[in-house]
Amino acid sequence: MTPPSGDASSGRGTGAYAGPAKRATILDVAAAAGVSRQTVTRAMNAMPGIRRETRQRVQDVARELGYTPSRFAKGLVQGARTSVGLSIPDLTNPYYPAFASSVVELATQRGWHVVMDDYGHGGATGAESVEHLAPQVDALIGYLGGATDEAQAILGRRPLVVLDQPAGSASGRISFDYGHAAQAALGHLQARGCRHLAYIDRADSEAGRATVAPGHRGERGHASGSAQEVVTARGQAFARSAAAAGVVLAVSVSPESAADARQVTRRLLEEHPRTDGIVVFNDLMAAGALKALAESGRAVPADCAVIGMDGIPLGELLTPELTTLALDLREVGRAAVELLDGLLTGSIEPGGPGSELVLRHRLVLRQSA
Amino acid sequence: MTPPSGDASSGRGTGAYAGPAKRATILDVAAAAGVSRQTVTRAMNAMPGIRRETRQRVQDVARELGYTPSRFAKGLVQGARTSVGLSIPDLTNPYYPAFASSVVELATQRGWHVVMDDYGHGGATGAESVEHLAPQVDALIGYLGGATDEAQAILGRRPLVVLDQPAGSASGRISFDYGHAAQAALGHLQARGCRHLAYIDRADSEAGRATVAPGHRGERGHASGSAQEVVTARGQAFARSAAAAGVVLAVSVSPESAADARQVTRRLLEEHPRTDGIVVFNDLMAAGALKALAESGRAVPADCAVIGMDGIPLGELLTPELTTLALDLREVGRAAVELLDGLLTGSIEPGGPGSELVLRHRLVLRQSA
DNA sequence: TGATTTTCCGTGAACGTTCACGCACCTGTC
DNA sequence: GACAGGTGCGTGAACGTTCACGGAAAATCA
Repeated sequence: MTPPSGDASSGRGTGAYAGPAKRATILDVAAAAGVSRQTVTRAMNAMPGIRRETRQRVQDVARELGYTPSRFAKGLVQGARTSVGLSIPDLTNPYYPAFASSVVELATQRGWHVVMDDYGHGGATGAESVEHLAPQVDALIGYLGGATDEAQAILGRRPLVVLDQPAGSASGRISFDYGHAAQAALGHLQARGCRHLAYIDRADSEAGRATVAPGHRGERGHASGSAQEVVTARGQAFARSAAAAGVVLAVSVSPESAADARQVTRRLLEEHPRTDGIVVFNDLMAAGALKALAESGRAVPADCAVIGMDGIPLGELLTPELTTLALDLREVGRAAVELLDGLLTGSIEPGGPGSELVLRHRLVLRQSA
Repeated sequence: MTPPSGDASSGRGTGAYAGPAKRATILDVAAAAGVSRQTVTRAMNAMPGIRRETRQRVQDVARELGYTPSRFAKGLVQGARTSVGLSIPDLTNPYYPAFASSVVELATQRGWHVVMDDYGHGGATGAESVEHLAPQVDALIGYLGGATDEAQAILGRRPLVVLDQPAGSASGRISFDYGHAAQAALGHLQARGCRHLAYIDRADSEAGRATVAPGHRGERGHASGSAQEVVTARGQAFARSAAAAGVVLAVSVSPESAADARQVTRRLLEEHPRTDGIVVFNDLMAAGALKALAESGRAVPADCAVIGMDGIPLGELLTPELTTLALDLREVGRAAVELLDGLLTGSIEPGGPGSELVLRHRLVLRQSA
């Protein structure tokens, strides 16, 4: 009968937080209410077999003591509510929030909890993120940037769904058909009459690095950035697709930000002044490219057409509005959650049929091309 | 000595997820390795007092059996690692990701876990979000849209930090000095020579509704939207500030999206063709306003200046680049986490001094005003 | 050799909750 | 007045892990 924290009169009536005093347990409540554990359980969980007034009294005492059932004890005895980790490199990049939002929504619908990590800002890697999340979750969805195998090793038998990664040991995988995307974009530009094409790739980051087979560097064009080769899966697809179509493609490389892409585009236009069609790694970088084009006095799309990639909402707000290879990001989230659901329920075999999904970009024509 | 799942030879070598079979416990591992519980614990947690080869053998067996320590049992005996809930109405709105990213980063630095909920898309309310998160977390940070008291009641004594909400029973609160923001924006427009000002408010949502004292509807100007009154705290501040400065302010109301704001701005310009300075509820809506101004053939800022609010990265990518009342969203996240930290450690008293923080917007001059 | 430390490992207890029972009491029914 | 069937509540056991011990064997030292 010893309330664990200060006396009740010190509170401010409503249940304001009373500091990190020792937590009240179900036994404290039981003692204070003059009942047993089980009755407290019945009162707190809306179970039958308890008199109305007893329930009320117990609830009052519980509130008074600031009692909150231990999620650990509860989980231990009841079996886990599934909680999934969501590992994302940078929420600040507008690509990810739409995806994350979709995952959270659909996970919540299934009664799951989502433990989120945004690992890019602290300079951490995907593997470190998984390491941080692993002890807390039953499964994981993530853009891990090349750490697939390490991540699956950390998770052991727990399902892992990776996005935009080459094949690996992950239980499930969602990837994108960049060949299709490249053909659609380059084809559209050619049909428009563009003859001097360029592609601006994202600079080396962990993501996609594993896709570059050693010794095979892609058919690269002219690197105007810092003379780096094409490193991303997207870049490779564009290089291949251009080569197959007999098109010359100037390739530049930029870190992932609009400001960087702006600079790189500026240099690209100096070195290749006749460029009349540009595809950019993603919409954010495309926004930077548009800026550079405007600065150089070029009209878009009249002098130079621009196609972005991913289809984030930002594109519609730019001037001119951005033509883009759009991905329905909510759909990507849905695919990831449903795949994970299948893996959790056992209806999909890890690494087996149905555990790999390939999604396609859709060319959305707006003003810029 | 009975492995809980299928025989080991059925696995594919590397630890691929083997389906939702009954989980292996520490005892299974101990039996299979021929040691005791405690030795398994020592092996798994890098504790001293175990022979190198024993550790290795136990770890191998653990991997073989797909053993993952129960976070519930662990949490129960070790005392909780704190996990905080993060409740956000809409990750799709570019305002929130930057904030969320900052919260996740700083929480992770402290060894906390972040359980995220994005409650807007399912049509849920802030209170429902808290209800969903509550059993899983030790504290909560959130943009709850008016459900402050209900949320604190659900959480009991656990700390709650609410953002952009009027005073309530929350343990901690972070709010914004909209009076200051309004003066800065209107002052700047006046100094620029703008004489016919307008403010585009966000339409009624739960957020901020509680700030409208019954009977006091703010000195509203001309509502060109659907004749609604000013409902947000921001709107009230602008109305008050305009009245104090003797400025006429046309007020329109729009749902929160760039497309909606575009339509509303179009109507505003029809009804008030001489408008030469507009402040918009947030940057996203301001992007829509810019679109409408361009459509109407007006030059920005020459014919009409525009000021947005919040300072999301989008603003820099628009044409013209958006002048805005910027908030450092990472700073907001930092404030929230530090406040929560203080509440958790007890160095800040809930509702006491230091539990309420007021942040100010800073006028960032770019091209649009 | 015997005493002392060190290394390695095992056993009881505890964390806080729910589940499966079982017991006591009340309300009818024949 | 005994029996059946509820209603309301309490007690042992179990969930899976770590902590605090304690003990045996091995290593070290006098």
